[in-house]
Amino acid sequence: MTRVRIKDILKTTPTNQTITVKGWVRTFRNNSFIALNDGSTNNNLQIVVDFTNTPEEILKRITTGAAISATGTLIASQGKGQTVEVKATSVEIIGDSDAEKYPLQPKKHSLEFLREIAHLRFRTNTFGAVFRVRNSLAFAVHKFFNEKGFLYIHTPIISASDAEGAGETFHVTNFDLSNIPKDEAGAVDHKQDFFGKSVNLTVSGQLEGELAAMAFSDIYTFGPTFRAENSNTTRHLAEFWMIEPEMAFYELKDNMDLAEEMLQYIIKHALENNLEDIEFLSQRLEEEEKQKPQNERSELSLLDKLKFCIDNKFERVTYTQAIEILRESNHNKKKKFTYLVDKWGVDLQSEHERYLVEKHFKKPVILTDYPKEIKSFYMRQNDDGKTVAAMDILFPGIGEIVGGSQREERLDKLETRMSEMGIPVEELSWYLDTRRFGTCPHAGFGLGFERLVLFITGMTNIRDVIPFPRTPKNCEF
RNA sequence: UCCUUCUUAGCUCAGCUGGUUAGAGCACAUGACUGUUAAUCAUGGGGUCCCUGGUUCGAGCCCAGGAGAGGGAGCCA
Repeated sequence: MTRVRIKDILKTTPTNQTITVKGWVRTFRNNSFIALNDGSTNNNLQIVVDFTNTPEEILKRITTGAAISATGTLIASQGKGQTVEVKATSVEIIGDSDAEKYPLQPKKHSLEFLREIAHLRFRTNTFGAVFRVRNSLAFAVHKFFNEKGFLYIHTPIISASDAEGAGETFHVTNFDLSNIPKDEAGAVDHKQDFFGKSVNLTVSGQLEGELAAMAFSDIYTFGPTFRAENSNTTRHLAEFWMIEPEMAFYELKDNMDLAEEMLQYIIKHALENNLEDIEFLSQRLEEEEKQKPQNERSELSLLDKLKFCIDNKFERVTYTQAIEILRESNHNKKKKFTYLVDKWGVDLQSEHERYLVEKHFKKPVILTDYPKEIKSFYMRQNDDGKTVAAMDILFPGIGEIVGGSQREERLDKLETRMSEMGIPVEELSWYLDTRRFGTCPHAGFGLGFERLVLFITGMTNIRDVIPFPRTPKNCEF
């Protein structure tokens, strides 16, 4: 008999039909009641075993974590807490689980502990919900762009350029590391390496994405990205997934509109398709917040926060306006910021972003038109000569979730800016070709997928929204 | 990388002013019970007190160094 998914069974009207289910035991109570989970939903299916007619050896092997197959009739549950249950006629142990050694106990575990057993944490309610939501979000990203007629481009993972200057790169080499070829000057001789030059894991697919956009008009990438930064925070990973759309004939406003529409689309998709899991996560977060002092608790539940995001426009303010708001804030006047906001041109600190998003506007904020000095070379220079057409989207609790800009399409302006910032023009001649041949206004942005998953699941550490997080000094599994 | 907190049973944590045999709850095992919902009750087993060195009659506790983890900052997505 074929296996039926528990998610489907729970929606089925019981008519004494015979079914077979397979999954992993969550708990076994009273020698009678198995809570069975197969990962299709957080809800367990209750299997009722008649222990008087079941061999003792089988009963002993129904332990937390064991894989079992159960066949029986689907009936309306006699107990509270579930509507249907399976009255088992046979239970087969597929894979034993020594209860004494199995690390997951039928009790609450800390996220830190579960992180150490990331290979098993999929089997918990929290991570089950998180990774089902993550899957759904990834699908929603593709669905959104596909519906908009965007082309999905696979930009390279191994790249010769880190020209964006987005961060430290991981080197990729085929050298015998205990015997690295050197040239006459004593430097590493990359000519002898696999690619004949120094290459690295990609830090962004943007530059390659721009090339494709200059032919297909609207494209996006969605792939892994690598940064060798020694960042130890709850929102940085050495390996993370990034969504990077790039659109020809888009200006900054079009770019913002698209980003906002996309974020709202994805959140809506999650609420429509993963409500059960999000409700669970929302409740989980509320429980957790009860531990905190009153003034640190968030005013809205996760569910309300997500609904709020799709029902309200994001606030759009320029960097200059933001500086004014911060400078005039009581927070600044009472010197509550570690870094006081005094003059135009300073980069905004996390505390400033948090203040704008969480205290002042209390909703997602799009900050635009930053001073050119604190932004990348490829961003389009505004007519004021001081700012560039950049936009960052800031989310409550997360900070920067999207970073984007209108790109500088004017060759002379781009080259001047590159030499000012010490970017080697020759190495990027392929990039500059797009400005030489049929250049046009275009724009794009990067969205850190894990930060989006963080926001939508209400988790607080980015290491808990990717199956196997890679962070400094940590590459397990 | 910097600042800061932490590391005691499988997990979450107590452990007094440095004092003799290191505790609790949960988990686990055994038994009882048998329509339970993190079942309940009884009994039991379980410890490299993160590591190395030092101070002391005596260190889980004090000191030094190291490792790992959490939180914050910077860098960013």
